[in-house]
Amino acid sequence: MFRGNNEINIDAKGRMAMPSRYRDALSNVCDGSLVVTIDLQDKCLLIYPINEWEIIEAQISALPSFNSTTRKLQRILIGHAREVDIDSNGRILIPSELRQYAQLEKKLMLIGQRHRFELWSEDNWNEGRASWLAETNGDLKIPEEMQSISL
Amino acid sequence: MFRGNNEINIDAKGRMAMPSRYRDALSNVCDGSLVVTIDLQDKCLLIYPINEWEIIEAQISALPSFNSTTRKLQRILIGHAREVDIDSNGRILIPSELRQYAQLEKKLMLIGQRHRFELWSEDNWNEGRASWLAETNGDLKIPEEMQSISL
DNA sequence: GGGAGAAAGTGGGTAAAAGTGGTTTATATC
DNA sequence: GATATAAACCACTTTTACCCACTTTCTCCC
Repeated sequence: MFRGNNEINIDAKGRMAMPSRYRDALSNVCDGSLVVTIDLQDKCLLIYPINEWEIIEAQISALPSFNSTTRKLQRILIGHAREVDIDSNGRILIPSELRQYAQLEKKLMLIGQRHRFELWSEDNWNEGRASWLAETNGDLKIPEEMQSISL
Repeated sequence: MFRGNNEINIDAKGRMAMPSRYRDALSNVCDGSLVVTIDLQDKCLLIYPINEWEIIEAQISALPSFNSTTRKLQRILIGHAREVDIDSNGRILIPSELRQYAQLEKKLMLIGQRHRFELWSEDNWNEGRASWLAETNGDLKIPEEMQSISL
């Protein structure tokens, strides 16, 4: 589905144009309805087609209510999820709370990650990328699940 | 159903505007009748559509009366529950005892959690969120139920 | 390689909706 | 009966969604 990284500008009102190459797929699969939420580990946002998101949300919300770890997860993921629609110009409005969280100001980077996107401020992205590349040059600890993958 | 975080102001009388994007759903599902109660673990309030609440209330009150834990549960949850209605301006009045309990003064955060909401003072919410995020960055003990979820 | 046309991206204005503050009327409490 | 609290109502301010128009980039064809 979605792949690649895209430099995008956000305007003064917090709108960003979804790259046109994704629009057909998005209007087919979810009629332009997306869900934006925050990432657990990094200061970036996650963007899902609504149908994909609802599967995840259902799984998360089914987790036990009296377990403090699962409640944290519910609060972070569901508690920050906002539905946004692609407008007639192919843009979406990123809610200001989420913009603040991910430190989005002018220049963004939208990263295709198969069934979802990640949205970064360009600065945070470049910083992160540099450090990941540095790490993979050294001795990267490969988890067991990955041992069988052949690139 | 409900998701996302919403910055909300509460006025001098203790009224808060329910974000308009939830109002249609609320008027359909429960005709604007909500139940507010306190949370078991955190200094926040829980808000349910009345129909959802009644299911939960029935479950809780069916628990054995001679078990001290379940009686605590009944006293906390049912014992603090208050019915509130959405007025013609889309606002609800948070009873003052509950306002005090959750330390709600000016700025609130309303968090959608699927079939219910959580209502926090903005300060408490930000504090909590920062610590949860810090934890998820470290080694989070992932409960077994969660292992299979792929975000 | 250059130009025309189309598509994509950008910026802003406006009407309608949402949010806010306050006043009056009703209800309850002491 | 007096005071306090809550509900209903009304009016004003702010924000947002929607629309339109302009600029830039891309693509295709000559």
